[in-house]
Amino acid sequence: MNIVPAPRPPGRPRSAAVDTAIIETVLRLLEGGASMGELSMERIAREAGVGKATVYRRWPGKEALMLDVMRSLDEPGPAPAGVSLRDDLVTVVEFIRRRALAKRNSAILRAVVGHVQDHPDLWQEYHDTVIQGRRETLLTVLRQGMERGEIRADQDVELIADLFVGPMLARAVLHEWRELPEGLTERIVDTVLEGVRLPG
Amino acid sequence: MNIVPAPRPPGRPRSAAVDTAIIETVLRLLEGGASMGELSMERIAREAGVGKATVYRRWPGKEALMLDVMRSLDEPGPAPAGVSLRDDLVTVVEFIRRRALAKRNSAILRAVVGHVQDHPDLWQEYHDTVIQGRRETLLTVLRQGMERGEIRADQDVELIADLFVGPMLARAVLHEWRELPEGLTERIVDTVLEGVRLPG
DNA sequence: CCGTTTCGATACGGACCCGTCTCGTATCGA
DNA sequence: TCGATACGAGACGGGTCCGTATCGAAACGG
Repeated sequence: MNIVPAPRPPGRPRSAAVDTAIIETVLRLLEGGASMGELSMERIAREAGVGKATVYRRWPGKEALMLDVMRSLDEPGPAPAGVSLRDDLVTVVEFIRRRALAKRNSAILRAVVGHVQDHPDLWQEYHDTVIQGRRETLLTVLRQGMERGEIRADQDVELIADLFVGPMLARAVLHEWRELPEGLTERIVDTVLEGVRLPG
Repeated sequence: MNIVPAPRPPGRPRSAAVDTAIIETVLRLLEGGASMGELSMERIAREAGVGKATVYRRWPGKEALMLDVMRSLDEPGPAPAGVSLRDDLVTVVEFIRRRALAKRNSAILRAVVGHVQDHPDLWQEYHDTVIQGRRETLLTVLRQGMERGEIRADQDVELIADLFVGPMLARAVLHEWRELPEGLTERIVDTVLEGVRLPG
């Protein structure tokens, strides 16, 4: 099996604190309203109180650094209890609301969305790291509901998923100044479940 | 009343063709995947085949130029027939779908969304020019439906509006690679109207 | 024809950034 | 103690961009 015992290389080891300091600085700058294009490696190093070479020693360029910034956002998603469909949906959508409320996350979402075109793999990483897992959870919840006959199965599950997350995302991305008040999640979930039409 | 007969100023008049050529160039570049931060006045002038001074003679800076680019997108919104609530909703949402399909519009939406933080008035202009009118139309349709007792009035009309536009926007902005197929509008409208829950 | 302004082109100084490299110092294993 | 590497700081050449200024040519009114 050629097990390599991970021989510590000679010399002074790299400081893990520096890694996190750099990534944290990028997050702070994005949070403060900077767009990705405005972040220069030079400025990142300066604001992190770090030599430029120290940054380039770790990442070959801005794109690679940003990928690690994305990865640092990974966070365990919610685990729906699986008891009530309605409660599971609330759990998932409420998670989105809380994430969007964190300035950090929505700032980065906007930063990434604004650069989808130029850096496709950046979006891919964000998608895989931040979005995909949650969406899978939601799809699972919906499929369970379909199998139990609690929700209609005559529509694409992806479409139904968008019905639940779309409103919250639209508010977060498009009307970011608008509030995402407590209780919004429940209102969205219940209204989508019950429908808007009156049985008149 | 001191009516000034708009005396033509002396000298060579400005070419209107140059105005549109510059704005069109910006749109073309955005459409081609450039983000706002990557558009330099220098590059815009170069690609438009125009002297830099010619650009600065018209706009004091990039922000002002972008504002006029936004304004050039103004387009009469749909006029719902007012006969059927369902058809009116389809009209409004379908208009969003068609706009999002036009690469030009969604590229600019992303470009603007990505720079909300740094240029708030840019977003304001986009909001007023492109979004506001359509949303008013939608809110009017919904209020009509409420008065007629066709849809529930126990929820905020703004929330209900987001239920209809959110899914389409989420697809356009977040999953821009995903298709917005013909018929998607009707499926969204009908499903939101009827609800997702089965009357089991 | 003449004064005025716009046109494309381009030069200018100043600013920032890129990625590499070199300092002197610090921190590790041997 | 010694070799190796990382550290902050910053110099370096080469690039782009900013906003202004200056060309000669062109397009207008008088």
